[in-house]
Amino acid sequence: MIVGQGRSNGQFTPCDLCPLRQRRGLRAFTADELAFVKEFKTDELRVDAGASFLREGTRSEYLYTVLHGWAFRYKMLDDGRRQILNYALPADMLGLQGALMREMEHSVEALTPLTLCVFPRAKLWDLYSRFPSLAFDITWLAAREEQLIDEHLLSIGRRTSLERTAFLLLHLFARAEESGLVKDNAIQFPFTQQHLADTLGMSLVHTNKTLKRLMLSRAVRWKDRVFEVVDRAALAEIAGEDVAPRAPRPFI
Amino acid sequence: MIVGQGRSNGQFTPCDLCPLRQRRGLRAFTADELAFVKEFKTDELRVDAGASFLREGTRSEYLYTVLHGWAFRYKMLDDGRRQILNYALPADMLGLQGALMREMEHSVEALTPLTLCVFPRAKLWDLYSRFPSLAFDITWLAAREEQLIDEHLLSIGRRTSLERTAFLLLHLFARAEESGLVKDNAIQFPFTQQHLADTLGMSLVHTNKTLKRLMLSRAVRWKDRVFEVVDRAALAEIAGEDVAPRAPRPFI
DNA sequence: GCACCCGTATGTCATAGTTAAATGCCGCCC
DNA sequence: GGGCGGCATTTAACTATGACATACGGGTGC
Repeated sequence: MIVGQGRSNGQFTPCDLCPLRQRRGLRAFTADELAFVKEFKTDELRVDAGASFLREGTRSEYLYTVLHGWAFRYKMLDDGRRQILNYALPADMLGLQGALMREMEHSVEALTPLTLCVFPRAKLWDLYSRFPSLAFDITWLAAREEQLIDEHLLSIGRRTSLERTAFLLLHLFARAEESGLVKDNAIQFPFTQQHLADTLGMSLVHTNKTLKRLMLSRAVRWKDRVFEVVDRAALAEIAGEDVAPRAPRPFI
Repeated sequence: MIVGQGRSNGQFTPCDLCPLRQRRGLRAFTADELAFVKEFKTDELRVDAGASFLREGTRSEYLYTVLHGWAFRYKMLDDGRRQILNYALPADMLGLQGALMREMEHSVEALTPLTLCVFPRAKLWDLYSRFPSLAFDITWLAAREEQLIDEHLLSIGRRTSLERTAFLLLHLFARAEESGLVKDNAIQFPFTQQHLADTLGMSLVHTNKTLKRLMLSRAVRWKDRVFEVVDRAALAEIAGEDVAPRAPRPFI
């Protein structure tokens, strides 16, 4: 395996025993589709937290689905300025751009220890030829990612720092909830304030101050690394809108 | 036709006589693909400048390709704050998110008088089943749009206002060049400073001042509504990077 | 136990960016 | 041709945010 600093983890989750299968909200496969996806997946990769396993400017031979853990997509400027584009949670797909195009135009880093299902781009044509439903799902996933980035761009471009901070936390909370990572309205988020800053397009210091203001609102509590949504309506009010429940979605 | 304020324009460009076909850089169709696309296109729509023919929150029954003119995708906040997400030029696809999902999550407005090829979402499954190459192209177009938005988010999040203004103008200029809209390094862009401001995530006034600073750099000239790139290398220097030539791309 | 490192927090000052208001230009109508 | 209205562009005053410097707390390794 030649993918960044990741390595095969010697454990392989068969697709029919995939824990993601049990999740409500994810489209079920037909038997034929499942059989194909089992064949499509050639490996399982474990990546250390902090490792960038997809690099801007490189060619990606694989498509990935997150099985466990969190990752984030990011772009750098020459002088080290970084913009985090989006986070990937279990069931999210990574590397599609690189699989379709000449080279990756963003990088992907593991935020936590990460387990990825590995799909070779060389088999993508097979998938498109034999399973239009899966091809449709891949397009759907790309369109969804675009929607998330559109929303994010609206935040960075037009919301105040407090609004956008509230919105991002609400959004990530909702997605973690969907992934079954939330208990009693609380979660230990794996990202630092610097990650938040780089996602919000703000400086670290200003992010810290904005978080403090948010905490003073009593909508959230963030103590001992545990983030708790105390009053979701109040948080949504600050954000300017709530995050709508997502319709059932595909994954591969 | 029930699409916003647009209307059928009584003129119909057959796909085999499509002017976009003559453009270098766009993938050619096989005879079979062309025959299918002729059938896929059911109408041609002309939209007045300023009309929003796709609205956030509505369901979109169609997919569109821009034949003539410029449009832009945008999202609004409740209080009227607007973020322009991206511009669409000839050969660009619009409405894919709405065609795939329950409803549109952004709106699309014609910047100039616009001519659109109309493709019904109801036939999308047919396309995916019979023409995996076209299905692949649609996914490619979605991924490309995502790339453009990623780049844009990097700009808004991390570049200074001067850098991001330079970058956006360079980017739009390069795309207009690809569309054959540029002559002698000059073009009459159809957008106002307010459009630029809403794209850059800046206020109108700050945009104006930033443009003035850019004009002082002598990299560009903008007089009598004609935008001219005088020194492309200097403009790219201010932007922080040049816009790479695009690989051949599909369109439908 | 101590030192170091990383993440979080705070105060001060500077400046990039916004708001409010003014000016310029163009098109339309009388 | 002149006046008016609307839109685009510009200027001056004010504020949200960035940058710098520093402090504090907790965890890890020696």
